[in-house]
Amino acid sequence: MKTADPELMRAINRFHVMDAIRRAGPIARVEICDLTQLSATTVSAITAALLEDGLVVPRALGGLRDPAPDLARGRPRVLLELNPQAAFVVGVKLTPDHITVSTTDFCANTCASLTLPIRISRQPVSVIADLVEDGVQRCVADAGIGMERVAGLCVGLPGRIERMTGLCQSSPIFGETNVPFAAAVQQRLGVPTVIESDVNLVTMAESWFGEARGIEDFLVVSLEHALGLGIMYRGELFRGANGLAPDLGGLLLGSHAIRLGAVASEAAILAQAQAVLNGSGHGASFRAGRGMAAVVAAAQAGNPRIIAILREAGEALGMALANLVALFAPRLVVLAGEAIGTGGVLLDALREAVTASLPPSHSPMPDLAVHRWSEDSWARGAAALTLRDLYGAPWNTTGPARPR
Amino acid sequence: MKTADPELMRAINRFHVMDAIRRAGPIARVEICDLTQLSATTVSAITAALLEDGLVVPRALGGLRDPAPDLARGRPRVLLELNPQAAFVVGVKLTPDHITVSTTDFCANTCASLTLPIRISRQPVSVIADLVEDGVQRCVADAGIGMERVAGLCVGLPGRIERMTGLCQSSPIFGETNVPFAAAVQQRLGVPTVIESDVNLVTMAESWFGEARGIEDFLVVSLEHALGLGIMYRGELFRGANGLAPDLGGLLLGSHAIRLGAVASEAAILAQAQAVLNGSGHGASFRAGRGMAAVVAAAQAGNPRIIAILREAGEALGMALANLVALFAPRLVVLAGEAIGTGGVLLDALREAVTASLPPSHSPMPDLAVHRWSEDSWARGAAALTLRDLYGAPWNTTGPARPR
DNA sequence: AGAATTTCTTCGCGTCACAAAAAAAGAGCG
DNA sequence: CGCTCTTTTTTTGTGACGCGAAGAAATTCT
Repeated sequence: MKTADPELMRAINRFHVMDAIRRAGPIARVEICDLTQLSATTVSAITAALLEDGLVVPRALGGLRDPAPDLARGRPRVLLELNPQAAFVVGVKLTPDHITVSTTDFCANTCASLTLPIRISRQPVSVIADLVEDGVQRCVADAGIGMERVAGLCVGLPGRIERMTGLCQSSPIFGETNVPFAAAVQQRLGVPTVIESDVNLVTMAESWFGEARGIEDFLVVSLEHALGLGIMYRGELFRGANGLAPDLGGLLLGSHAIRLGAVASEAAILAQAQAVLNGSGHGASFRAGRGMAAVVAAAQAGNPRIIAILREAGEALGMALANLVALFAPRLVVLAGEAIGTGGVLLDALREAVTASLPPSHSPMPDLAVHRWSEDSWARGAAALTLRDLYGAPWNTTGPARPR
Repeated sequence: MKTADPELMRAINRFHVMDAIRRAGPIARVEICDLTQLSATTVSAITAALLEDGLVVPRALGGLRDPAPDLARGRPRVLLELNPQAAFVVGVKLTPDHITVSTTDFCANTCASLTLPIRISRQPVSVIADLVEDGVQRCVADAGIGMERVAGLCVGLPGRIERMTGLCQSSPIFGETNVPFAAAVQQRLGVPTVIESDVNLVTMAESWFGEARGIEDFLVVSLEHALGLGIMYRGELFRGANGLAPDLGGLLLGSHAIRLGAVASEAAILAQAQAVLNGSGHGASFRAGRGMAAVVAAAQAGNPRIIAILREAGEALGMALANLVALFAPRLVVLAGEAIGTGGVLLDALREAVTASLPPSHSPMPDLAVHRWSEDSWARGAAALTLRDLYGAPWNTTGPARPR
């Protein structure tokens, strides 16, 4: 915690006002007072400043006059909302086989988005950075704005990402380690760039737009190519003391020194399933990157060995999740991934394992929500993260390890 | 985060000043400026208020004049320190077979302390509360003060403790569940009372006085009667969203649905060891509660089955710890407990397991410190927790689940 | 004794939040 | 159409705070 001065005071309160406006859509000053517990005077002053800066606009008063019985009298409220044009941010998501880019406005509405289905893994870093540069240039142009209006850029990718330094310690995307990817992109595009663990992006997206809206503590588990875990703890993204996002795949399962990623990641499931399905005509699917669909289909068809594989993965995942739930006591766990999204064996096994594995005293059991994310929900998460910094949350700037 | 007003501003800065004085012992105002980055004016004003309230006293200037070459000139510094007499707090620790009570002054120095070797487990709650009342009365009298000078009381006990509500959801100490123990004690003694998980007490003690002084992120593992885990995360005690301290014993080990507490707690070790050592003349030790000493002795004597038991416990603990280290990335792990404190097999196995189980990319490996706690370090932790609230850390009052 | 030096306090200013009062912008009604 | 009534928003005045600059205090050095 920093020392306090009037400036910090104002920053805190301005953030609260911004946050209230963002969350409560078009909103009158009076309601902001209610929401933030600030006095009318203060709200008036802060909103005046925000209006002046163009971050907020009064909603066109056309045809409101909400005839709620006792609200129709008196001076009409002026509804305020974020000015979508105030700034634009770009979110980029890298996976081993494609790049998704999305440009959003200040309200985190998608203006333009594109996907490049390019197998980038193990390409040289400079090539990947070039591809990102091109994608962003194009996507920004598609959005009909110029690069100079882009206030920030956030790249999400799997692996160990040091947000603070912009270093990618390791990632399935890069052959090398300790890649200063944020710097590489920033240099190319001249836009403030941040890199972030991909799951944190979607965690933020869930928090702002998804199932977890308004929930302060929840977990997100993604069973994508790799296993991902995002933790929202007291309204903040949880990072270890080193500023790194948690790594679900690296967790140990038992006394056998097996890591969860070796059992329950999509890669692990596919590897096992491939052995089973070999020669049964699914080879093409696997090669085309649709292996998971084939696996799910085989399970639905009743293939017992595939079912066993999925069940084992679900159990392992459920067990690990139970430990995390016991630690963090989230109100909600959001799950996604092809093998989960379609329901079925894996999800059932997971549910059972979590239920059975939670310490009996643990209550209440968190909700388990399955949420299929569209490609651009990642990008919206990136937007959210960037916007959050633009608003300037004064205490922890989504913060990693604090300096001092 | 609350909304900010001048009052909060002052509270924050006053806390910083108090904290600086506490940490840096007798300290001059100028140094407080350096430490807190506050202006001389502000420090002067705040310290003046603290002096007026009697929370801080100027150190008797007798015989200082630290002749550091360039410090000997000019107006001499007035060193300030916490006024030990400003308040007193009482810490109580309950274990299944004894009660420890300790009275400390405002500097967290122990004034008096006593231990009642009474087997209290499964006694009715009212009896235990009575015993605590008597112990506190006596201990406060021993300290030479009156009850009215006691500003707070903190009871530490194992189990699931809801600090916020003062409810003890479950504990090996009580037969019942959901015991409103804080209220019971407070009613008897008329002193603001808080209950807390015992490990959190010692975690706080480590943070203020022990190995972990000045470290913002560390873990504490206690292998006492039960397994305990305390987590300091970014300078705050980590609690799940429900406000409960983490529970190491409840963590699952592997796909076998075995909980760590069933393998690596002192109770589990003793149970297994008893079967091995049965009839070898250790019966008396076990009955006298010195079982662990006997086990350690047997291991040192080379008993292979005992060694195997300890090794297994150490490995299991190490594995679980590795997961926690991967999550929280602490700089330090403090271990204690009879079986650990004496070094030997268990500790070796634990060390190896942690080292081997950490994801290879995890760096740096945290220090593993073994720290044998005296009985009253628990009580000092209780004092620290209470004092922290007295100082009034304004943002998170050691805080559990936030209202809203 | 006076100069130099370092520490601490006082003074004046700008910023902030806030309560009270005033102004604004309609709706209802005769 | 003018008047009152109601609710929202802005303006005004007050008190608290932190801060830089200047001043007062308490020493040592010369």
